[in-house]
Amino acid sequence: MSLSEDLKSEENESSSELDLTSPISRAFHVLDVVAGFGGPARFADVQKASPLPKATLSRMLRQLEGEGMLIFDEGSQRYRLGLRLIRLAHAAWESASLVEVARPVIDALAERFGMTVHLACLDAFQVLYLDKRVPRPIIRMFSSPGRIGPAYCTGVGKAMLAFLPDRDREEAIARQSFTRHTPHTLTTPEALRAVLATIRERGFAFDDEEHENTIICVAVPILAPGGAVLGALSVTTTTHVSSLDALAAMAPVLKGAAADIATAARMQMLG
Amino acid sequence: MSLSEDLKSEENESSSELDLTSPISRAFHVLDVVAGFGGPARFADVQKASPLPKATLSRMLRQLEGEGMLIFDEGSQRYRLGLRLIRLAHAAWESASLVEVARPVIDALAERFGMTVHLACLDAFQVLYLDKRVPRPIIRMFSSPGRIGPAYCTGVGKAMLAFLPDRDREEAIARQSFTRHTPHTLTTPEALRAVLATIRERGFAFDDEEHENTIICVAVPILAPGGAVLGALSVTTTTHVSSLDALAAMAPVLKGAAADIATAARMQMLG
DNA sequence: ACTTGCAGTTCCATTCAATGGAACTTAGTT
DNA sequence: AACTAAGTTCCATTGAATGGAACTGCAAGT
Repeated sequence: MSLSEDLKSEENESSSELDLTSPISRAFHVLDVVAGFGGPARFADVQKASPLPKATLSRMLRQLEGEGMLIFDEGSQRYRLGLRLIRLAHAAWESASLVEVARPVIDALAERFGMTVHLACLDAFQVLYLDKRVPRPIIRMFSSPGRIGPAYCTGVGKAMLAFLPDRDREEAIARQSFTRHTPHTLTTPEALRAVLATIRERGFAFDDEEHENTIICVAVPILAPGGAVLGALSVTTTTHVSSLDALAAMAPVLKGAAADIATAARMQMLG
Repeated sequence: MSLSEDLKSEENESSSELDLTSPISRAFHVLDVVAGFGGPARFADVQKASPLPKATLSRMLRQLEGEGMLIFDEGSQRYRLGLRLIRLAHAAWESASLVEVARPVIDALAERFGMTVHLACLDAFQVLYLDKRVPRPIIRMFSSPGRIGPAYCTGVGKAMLAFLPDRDREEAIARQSFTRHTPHTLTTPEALRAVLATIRERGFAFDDEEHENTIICVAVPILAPGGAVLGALSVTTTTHVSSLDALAAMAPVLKGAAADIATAARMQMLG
């Protein structure tokens, strides 16, 4: 814990009067404020931390929400950073010049010494950590987060589609590309609709080599108490080491895990 | 490889005529284009992928660079996503509601089944992966990347400061907060300057419990052939399991690793 | 050496998006 | 019911952003 959690940003913002003339500066400033707040921020929180007038902030926040850079949670009346930012994030991190080339070196060091390895660079006279390797497997990571994938031919995608409200589900189906990736890929809306019905009954989804040969997975949706689709969870393996039957046997555990996450998410909303 | 690398975004952009009226929409659009390009993009690359007129793009790109959202590499005359985005990224990911609460559940599942576990949500009718756990330790991660830390009391920070050009170094020193974190923290510019001189001679830096008690590390700068500071690399441990002497013994290996990274980075620039 | 073409920047008059003070709505409080 | 706080909408004003065109710099072709 201490080894990995000791990196909180502590030093003050370089503060010196930001410009905030152009709308673009203002937009990023607002994002910084929301990000800096740590958790979901109310309008007033943002206002307190920003010199911008109320009217301007109000419009800016809603515009940023429209852009997908912020998410406004109706329930808690709070803004948090949006998914579009995570996508950009991923791309930024991937293209951070050192990250890519340093990866194998960092792996080797971590293994050789059995200790935590950091890669950093300087940004505005502070240390910006770019990568980290710890010897034990613990850990969240960022190789997938930020990536996007097709919904119609992945386990998590189908698990979520299946439990969408009818209206949304049809719109989502209409937006799928139905590109064939493997012989098993579902390539028509009808086929997908049928599979989704099965998933809805069964409560979990498979990916039976639909996206990539030999890759199979079982996935469950994470559903809010009201039934809203929060996300999905999957366990992936290959046909070489396991089978759909074996994966199906895991489904109950996965469902329990999804329920746990939904509960925890609910707690977080209230807390 | 196939299990972790199968997530390239393949489906086309939802394409449908973006608005691009407000400057803010345009700004994010440009970021998306640069991000979508994969690697560093030249002006012409961006122009080809965007309906915006040359003049507008030119200004926009430079403004985004000024904001720190893009980095313009003089050498290759290319734009890539900036470090500010990585900072925001980190905050966005941390605050993605599911990530936090799902973490322990994902850990447990990965361990229990010994298989890859994914957490995803739906974004614009596609799957957006939020987290992933693989049973084996491999892996890049994103718990530190994006975090910022003080330069004057971390190994990587001091390693980089030490090798900055005099002018930059003095400015950087002037910008440090010199907040005391532990009894060992350097709290004056003079003390730091002295230590940096030692580091410059010796070629590597220690963090001798200066940021957090019992945490020690050894760090080396990553220097470009011309001497420019590209970044830094560190190995961290605790006083309970190791010592500065033991860390010092690793310095030559670290230096070699840093040199490898610098070389690889150089290759990448040319290629 | 001269020319042509391409890549990118600067100019500047025009315009429309952004602005912000104030009025207004909504929700919560005494 | 009156009051306070939180947030949104209004609208006349303004200046930031715009983009066509002219300009610069560079590299390849003749």
